[in-house]
Amino acid sequence: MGKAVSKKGEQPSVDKTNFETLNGFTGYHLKRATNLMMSDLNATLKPFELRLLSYTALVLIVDNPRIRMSQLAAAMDVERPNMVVIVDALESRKLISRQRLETDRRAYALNITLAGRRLYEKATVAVRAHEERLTRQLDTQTREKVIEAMKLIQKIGGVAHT
Amino acid sequence: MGKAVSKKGEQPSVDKTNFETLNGFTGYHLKRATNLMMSDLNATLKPFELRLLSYTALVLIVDNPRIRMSQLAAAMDVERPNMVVIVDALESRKLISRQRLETDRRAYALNITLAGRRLYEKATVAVRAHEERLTRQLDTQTREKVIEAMKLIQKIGGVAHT
DNA sequence: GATATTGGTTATCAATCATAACTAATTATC
DNA sequence: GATAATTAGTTATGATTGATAACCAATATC
Repeated sequence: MGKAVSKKGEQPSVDKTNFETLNGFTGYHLKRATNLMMSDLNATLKPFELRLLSYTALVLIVDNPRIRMSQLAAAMDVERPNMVVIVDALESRKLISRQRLETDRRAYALNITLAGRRLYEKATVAVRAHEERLTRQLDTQTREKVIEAMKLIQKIGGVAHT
Repeated sequence: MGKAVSKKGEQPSVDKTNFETLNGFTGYHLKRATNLMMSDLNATLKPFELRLLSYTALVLIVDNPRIRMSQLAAAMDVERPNMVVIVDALESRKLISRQRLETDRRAYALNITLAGRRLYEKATVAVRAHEERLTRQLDTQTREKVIEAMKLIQKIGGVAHT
C-alpha cells in the first residue's frame, strides 16, 4: 500500500482520491464488490484446479443430469466453442462423462462421474465458506434483499442487445 | 419454486435448467447482475466513444483536478501500462491535458479540458439514466442497502492477494 | 555521490471472449 | 422421399483485455 505522502498537503489529489461521483453509482459498487468476490472465488477454487466457469459447469451438470452441451452453454451464457474447451478439460480429468444420446445422436448427455461428484462436494464446501467469509458482515435479511435486488436487475434486461 | 420435473430422470435437462445450487450463491447473482449492468453501461457510453475505463478516468479527473497518472491507476485498480493507453486516448481527443508538475518533473498533472467537461456532462446524464433504468424496480431504501452491502464486502478484502 | 525508488513509458505475452466455417445428424418442405 | 434448412458439436482463428518485464528520467535515501 503506497500512502503517507502528506508532507505539505498542498495537492489534494496527491493526498486522498475523491470518489464522490463514482460513489453515487450503484453499478460502480456492484462492480467493485463483484470483482473482489470473483477474485476470491477463483483463489478458493484454485486448489481444486477449477475456475469460475469449470466449477459452474460442474454444478450445473450435478443439478441437471444428462444436460446437453448447448443447454449448458446457454445456461452459462458462454459461446459454444468456449464451452467445448471447458467440457473437454473436465472430461479429460474424468470428472464428467460424455454420452451420446440415442434420441439425438448429434448431442451428448453430460453426467457427473464419481470423482467429479467428490470434487464437486469438496469444492462446494470451500465455495460456501468463501461466500460466508465475504458476506459475513451482512445479516441474513440483507443478504436476501441483495439477492432479490440482483434478480430484479436481471429481469429488466437492459437496452443493449446486439 | 415450481419445477417442471415430471417424469422419471428421463430428460429433465432438455426442458428447463435447474439452477438450484447456483441460486444459493450471493456471488452468482452479483456477477450476473453486474455483467448485465456493465454491458448496458458500455452500450450507454458507446455514443460518446467512451468505455467503462475511459469514462471512469474522466470522472476521476473531474473530481480530482491535477491528479497524477499513478494515483489514477491505483484508484481504478488498473496497471500503469494500461493506464497509459487510456490516458493517451483521452488526451489525443483533447478531453484531458497532461501538464508536467514543477514539484516533481517525472509526473503529470491530469486535468479536464473544456471539451472533456462537456463530454463528461453529457455522458454522465446518460449514465444516470442508465442507472435509473436498471435500478428502477428498487426503491430508494433498497438501493441504499445494496450499496452499503457492497461497501461491506469490499471492506473485508478477501483472502486472495498474490 | 552512489544507490534505491518512483512516475511514466514501451514492448510483449497470456488469458479471455467472440466469430467463421465445417461435420454430422436431425427436422422441415415440397 | 429427396432436398433444403436447422441444430449440436467442433476446429481454427482473431480481437480484446489484462498482466509482466524492462527501460528512462527524476526524485529520494543513505
